[in-house]
Amino acid sequence: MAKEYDFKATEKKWQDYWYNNRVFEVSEDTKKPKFYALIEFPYPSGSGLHLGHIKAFSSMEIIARKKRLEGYNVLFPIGYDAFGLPTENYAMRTKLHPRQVTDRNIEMFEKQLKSIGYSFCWERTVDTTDPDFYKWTQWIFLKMFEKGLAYKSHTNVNFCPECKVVLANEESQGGVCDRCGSDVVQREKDVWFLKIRDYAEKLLDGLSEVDFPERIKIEQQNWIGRSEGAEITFNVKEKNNLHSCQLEVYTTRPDTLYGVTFLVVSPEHPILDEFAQYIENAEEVLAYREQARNKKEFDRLNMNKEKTGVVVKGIFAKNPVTSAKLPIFTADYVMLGYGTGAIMAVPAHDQRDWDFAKKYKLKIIQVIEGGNIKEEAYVAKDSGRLINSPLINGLTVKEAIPKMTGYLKLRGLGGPKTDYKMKDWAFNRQRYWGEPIPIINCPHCGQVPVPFEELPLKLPELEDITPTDDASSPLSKCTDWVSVKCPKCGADAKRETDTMPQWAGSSWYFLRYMSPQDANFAVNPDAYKYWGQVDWYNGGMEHVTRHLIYSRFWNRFLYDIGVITHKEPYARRSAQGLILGSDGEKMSKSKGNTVDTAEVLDMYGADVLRAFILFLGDYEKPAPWQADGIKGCVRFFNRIWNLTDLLSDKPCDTSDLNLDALIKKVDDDYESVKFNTAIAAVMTAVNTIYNRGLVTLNEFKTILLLVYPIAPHMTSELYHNVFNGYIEQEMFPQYDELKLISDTVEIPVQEAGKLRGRIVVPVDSDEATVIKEIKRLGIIKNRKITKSIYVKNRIINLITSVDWVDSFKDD
RNA sequence: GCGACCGUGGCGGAAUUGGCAGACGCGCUGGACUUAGAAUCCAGUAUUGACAAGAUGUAUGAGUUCAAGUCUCUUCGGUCGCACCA
Repeated sequence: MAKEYDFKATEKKWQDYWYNNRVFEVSEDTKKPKFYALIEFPYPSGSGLHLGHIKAFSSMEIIARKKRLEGYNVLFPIGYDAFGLPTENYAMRTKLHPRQVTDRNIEMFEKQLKSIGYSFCWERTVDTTDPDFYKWTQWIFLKMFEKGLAYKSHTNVNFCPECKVVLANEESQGGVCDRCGSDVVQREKDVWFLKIRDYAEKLLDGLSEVDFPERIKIEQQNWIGRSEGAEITFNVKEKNNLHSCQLEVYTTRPDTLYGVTFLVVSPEHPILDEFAQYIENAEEVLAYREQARNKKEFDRLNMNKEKTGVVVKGIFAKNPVTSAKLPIFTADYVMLGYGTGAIMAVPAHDQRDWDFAKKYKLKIIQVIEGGNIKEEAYVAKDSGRLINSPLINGLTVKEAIPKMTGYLKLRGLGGPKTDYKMKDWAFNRQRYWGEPIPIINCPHCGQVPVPFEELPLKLPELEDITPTDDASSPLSKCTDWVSVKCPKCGADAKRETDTMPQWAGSSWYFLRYMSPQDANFAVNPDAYKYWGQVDWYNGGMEHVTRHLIYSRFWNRFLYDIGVITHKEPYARRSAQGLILGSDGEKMSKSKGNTVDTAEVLDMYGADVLRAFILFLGDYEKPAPWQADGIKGCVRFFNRIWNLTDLLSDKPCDTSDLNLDALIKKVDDDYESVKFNTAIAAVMTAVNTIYNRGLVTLNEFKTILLLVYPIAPHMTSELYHNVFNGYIEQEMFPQYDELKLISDTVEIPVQEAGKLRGRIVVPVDSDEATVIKEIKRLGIIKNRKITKSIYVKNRIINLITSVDWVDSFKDD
């Protein structure tokens, strides 16, 4: 009987061995193929590693360990996305410096990650809050500024009164703050933006050359939200012709231009200011604007709500094709941020316009055949026919759209226009713990970049880092730091006091891993030439519309300015599903359904924890935690541990276990993120061996190597005990294609689709042989086979009829 | 409202992509070894049936097919994303 497996001692022993001997540290080695496996680096929060981290990291851990056994030079780095609000808030509460908090948390994370046995390249660890790192974050920002992609603009922004920061669109979905859940309010502010919209088309195109799950591509496409339409120019006049100007509207349905009966502009629309002195009910209009501004975004977006609006008296618009006079409304169902902030309303064919027209008793003109516009708007399909539209009568919608757009363009009344839902990226926070934006505001020269040589522009030491109520950055309190001479003209100037948002560092960290210490380049060109693109990136679905888009954007920008040579940062991306509480709900402290990682680790060890998390179910789908189920993995590993008792050099019959098929199954499953079925396959093999009672040395070694990526501690120990070497110096098992097929095959016999029995025949047997065997075994009695469908080596299905002669013969 | 995904035993989940439904694991039942068992091993475990032949069975109802968990349509239920996007 083998000695008890002491997981605590064994795991400690191998972790010490790996980390002290730099087993996973790598350098560029052109003699070996490279493989870059990446996980989303963690935010080093005070609560430490949770099960989700372990699930997220374990997939790439398995791939990294496997690829090394396959002869790849594997870059599998780790780092910390350490700027951010939780650290800052905690620091304020405890009167510690965020630096101290961050360092302490990073230290804790490193210890915890090492206790799981991850094979990270520890010497390449990056920390986004390290000035040597954020020097290059600032450098990239300045490059964007240089190219006109970073600009400051005075606008209405989403503001969280609780966190006291401006939020990006991505962070205020549903009108609530992404982080604290408070209602977001609108505020006017000077805000830095990155022109991600300029990259909308490139970000869409890039999706076709990467291997991402379809759902991720779709989410990104929806987020970018490309729509093809037209911009149409309407003339707007004061009723006595005292003032006029042009108003652009955006529409995807220029074919319905004859059906326009009014225009609607968003309450913030500048045309209301343009005509301010002529608007007869200016007070009412301004009051409405004020009301819309103060409305919580959530209410404004709640579309069950009845539509409201105000007619703008004293001005009207002219339909460019009919010259009809159109009233102008302002209503909050039109958003300033999308299109032109103004629409042409076609109540006959748009439900929102229809609702509005009904409420305010406006004209409804049908221009496409069909539906019943007295009851509801008729949203026509491509094949609908135009009516009441002299220029395009009789055409289908599909034909009418380009014709109308072309007509408008010819007359200078508009033309085709592509629009995107994605807005420019609000790129600043009014908080301390972030990268300072390296810009100097000079009274003479305007915005002047901090010279490259002066980077990193370090965060100044600051006694009080609390944000101010007027929503300006705590850095503004640090007057020594703020006051500076303009690098251009030498005049007294002031530093930008806003910091970058948390997403900045993570937008390019994967490049820094390639040459983390390089003092001259964000990414060293030689290192980049070798490591290049990330081969496989695993992360969460929650980052698909933020981090994943932002980092693709930065990567593409760096490509455009010649810093790097791959358009896309990640060749392949996978996404783990959440681990839910045992009640099937999302884990949360308030629900009390969380699992203490340290406790599980202490009770069962790292190998079991890693294996069980992957065994829970489909890796890419959410799965509830099953506290009892972990025993299955404990037993499985104990059985592997005790296989040494069954080791034998005597020849034994191994025909019950097709080792080549097992290798192929596990290999394929690892590569396609199906860890649960890979583990199940090895479990089956181990069960088979136990039933047999003996295991060959070759089988034993193969099983160790197959399980090694998941359970490296135990398999290292077993390998060392039995083979006297280091398992990581072995090769991953290879399978022989020829041995995947045995000489005989079992074929199910169906009668009209119902299973009647099974026969064993030589591989590739023809139909006659199979039927002969079926008759020999008497599987089909008393019936005559009238038809048979035979799929070679798979199945045979017989259609039969009762045949008395046959039945007598059989008797 | 739009988009994507999903619904399989007591539970988590498998199913070579149209070809033996329920792999593997938990739990449960019985047995073995034990003073003992939360250890370990063996056997059984979808439902129904004389625990025999068989019949039924993948949310629902229809359809395609020699053959449907898998494809098409219907209804119901759930998860996620976007959302007055013009």
